[in-house]
Amino acid sequence: MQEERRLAVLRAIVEDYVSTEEPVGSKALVERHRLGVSPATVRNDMAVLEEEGFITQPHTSAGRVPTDKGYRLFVDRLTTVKPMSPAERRAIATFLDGAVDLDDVVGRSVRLLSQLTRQVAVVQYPTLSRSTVRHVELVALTPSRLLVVLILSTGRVEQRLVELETSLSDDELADLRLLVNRAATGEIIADAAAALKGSVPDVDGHAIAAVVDSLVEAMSDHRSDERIAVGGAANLARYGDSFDSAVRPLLEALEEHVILLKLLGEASTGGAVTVRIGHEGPYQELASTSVVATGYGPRDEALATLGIVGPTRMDYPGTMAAVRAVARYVSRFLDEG
Amino acid sequence: MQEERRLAVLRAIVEDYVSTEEPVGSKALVERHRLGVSPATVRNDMAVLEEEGFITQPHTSAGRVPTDKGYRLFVDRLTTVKPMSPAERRAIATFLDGAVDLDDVVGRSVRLLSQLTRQVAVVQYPTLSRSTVRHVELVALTPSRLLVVLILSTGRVEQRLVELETSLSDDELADLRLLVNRAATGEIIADAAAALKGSVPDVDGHAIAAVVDSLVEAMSDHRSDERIAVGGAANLARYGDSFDSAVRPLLEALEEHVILLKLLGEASTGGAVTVRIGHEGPYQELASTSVVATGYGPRDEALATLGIVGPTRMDYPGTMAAVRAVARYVSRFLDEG
DNA sequence: CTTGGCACTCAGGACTTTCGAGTGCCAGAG
DNA sequence: CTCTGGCACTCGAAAGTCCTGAGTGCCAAG
Repeated sequence: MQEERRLAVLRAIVEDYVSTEEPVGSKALVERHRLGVSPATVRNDMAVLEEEGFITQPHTSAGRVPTDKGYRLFVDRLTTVKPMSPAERRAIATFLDGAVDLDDVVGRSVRLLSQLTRQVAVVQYPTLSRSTVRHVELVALTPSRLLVVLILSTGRVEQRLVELETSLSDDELADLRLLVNRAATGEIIADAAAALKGSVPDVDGHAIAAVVDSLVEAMSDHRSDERIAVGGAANLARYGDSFDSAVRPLLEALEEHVILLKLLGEASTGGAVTVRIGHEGPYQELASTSVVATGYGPRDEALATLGIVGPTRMDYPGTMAAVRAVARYVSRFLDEG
Repeated sequence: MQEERRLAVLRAIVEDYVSTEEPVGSKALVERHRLGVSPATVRNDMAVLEEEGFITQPHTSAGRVPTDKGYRLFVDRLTTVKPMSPAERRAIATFLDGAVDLDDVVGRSVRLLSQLTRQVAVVQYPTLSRSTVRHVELVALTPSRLLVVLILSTGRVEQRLVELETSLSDDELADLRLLVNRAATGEIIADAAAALKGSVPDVDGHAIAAVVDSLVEAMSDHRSDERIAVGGAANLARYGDSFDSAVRPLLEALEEHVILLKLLGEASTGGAVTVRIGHEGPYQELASTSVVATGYGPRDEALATLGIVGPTRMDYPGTMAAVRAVARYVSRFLDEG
């Protein structure tokens, strides 16, 4: 039961520290949270919590600050997800409602998320790998130049230009178009790529091979998988202190989309919101930042990931709620499109 | 002739201030630049320069710092564009050589530019307005859903989804495809839009009107005009001092692409590199930042603009040279594509 | 287990002092 | 008229000093 109070103390410390941005002492704590005990008692609890590594003091004679481990406990056990207010729900809905295409959805999501959380928002474009082929179109720009257009179920359109060694007649082109569509349409792109490769031997001619190659390349091209939208970088300005140590590496990471993808990728399990805190994970430079992310996609398939990056000292319950809410709305939106 | 020396002094002040980041005094000046006169003389010159508003002292008993007006004079009259080193030229060429499509060119340019200048680079995607229509493709996804694909001379591909009230047969579709291509192909998009509208009355049917509308919309849609790539934001971390006053508004501006476009837009005249210094222009928030930009495009048509944004205290000759060089290489690259 | 009391610690703010780079001005030399 | 050396003066930045108060740990008593 003292155990229980100790956790209450930890929760209070996290909450106060997040809102005041200053180390919190025993006296201030009992004043702001009706804990029903005296400062001295709280001090004893604090000593234990410090012993166990959940909090620490910046220096003797200062208040306590949560450690990464403390935040972790807080997130795992002391957090009740606070529901979004009706106003916020409406804001999310109307914000996304006007979206006209996939790019627009992603763009709006990233802005929405950064405004709701006042953090840097990151939204991964829906991944190709799980999406299916809706249609393949071949357009002869000149007799020897072919534009290959790949239209996917997510609404994404990939195009490739193919230079042919031999030219194709309109009839041949129509045949080819029919062939590739028959092989690929409706398939998940991985399967479609395999099916296309399998159908090549049936027909001869370099032209066809070139077209198939470019299609397969477009399907497996990871560049499109890696597309990411970032927004709300201006929120970094609120960091104020600890500038070089925190903001610089973060700015660099934001441009290195590969790193961002890895950060988000850790989170893609299940429908739950994942939180990476501080030093957790391989990037020491980002030791003072946390990532809150979750997967999203139509029919709850996690096609992609979205989330935010911010200082370890952040409002986890609120942020997690916002991330989850946005992911749900975007998923629902993708369901309809 | 003293006039001449005074300008030499101004140049020396600018150069020293840019490299040392500290107010420069008379003594340090004569030591670092063989001016052939004594500190006292330089002091007299400085007094005059200050009188005329080219330099200022942060406080009594400190060295001098160039004003915006001083930088302006420096850029306009005291700068000899220093040519890029062969190594740099090679770096630019190889950096751009691997580009596979338009997006890639823009992405590489923005990275290249930010690395060369160590500033925040901004590259506008080639504008639609001057480009011509290469091909229009109509793809029937279902009998009543049509994908309209617009392929432009710049390599950009715009697509729109059109819901038809009535369904079209394959023959009708082929006719329509022929019709719109005949009207639009090869035209500048503004003309193409007009031509399309003109050809509508000839044919009846809501379907056709819908297709034409979506094409015209795609052509005149400014969203595509406004596309911009930003890179090198991590260089903002070098600002160090004057953080809230300078970096925050800049970060905000970087997300507000509209503002960026206006900033770049001022610069789009002719083939020369344009420089906007500090307070010049309407944005007071960006009073301590400068913009160095120039137009680029195939055959020296300025289809779009690229440049950098940085502190007023920057190496203007070097930056201008880099911007010009990148613009040239990108232009040449677009010529070939 | 909790609480009030108490001595102790120490970062941060306010204040003072010192130091030196840089200035303006003047009188004299070219 | 221009340049130069000399000189007194100014004032911000850095370093040193002092002081305050929030916060602590410990202890003895309830």
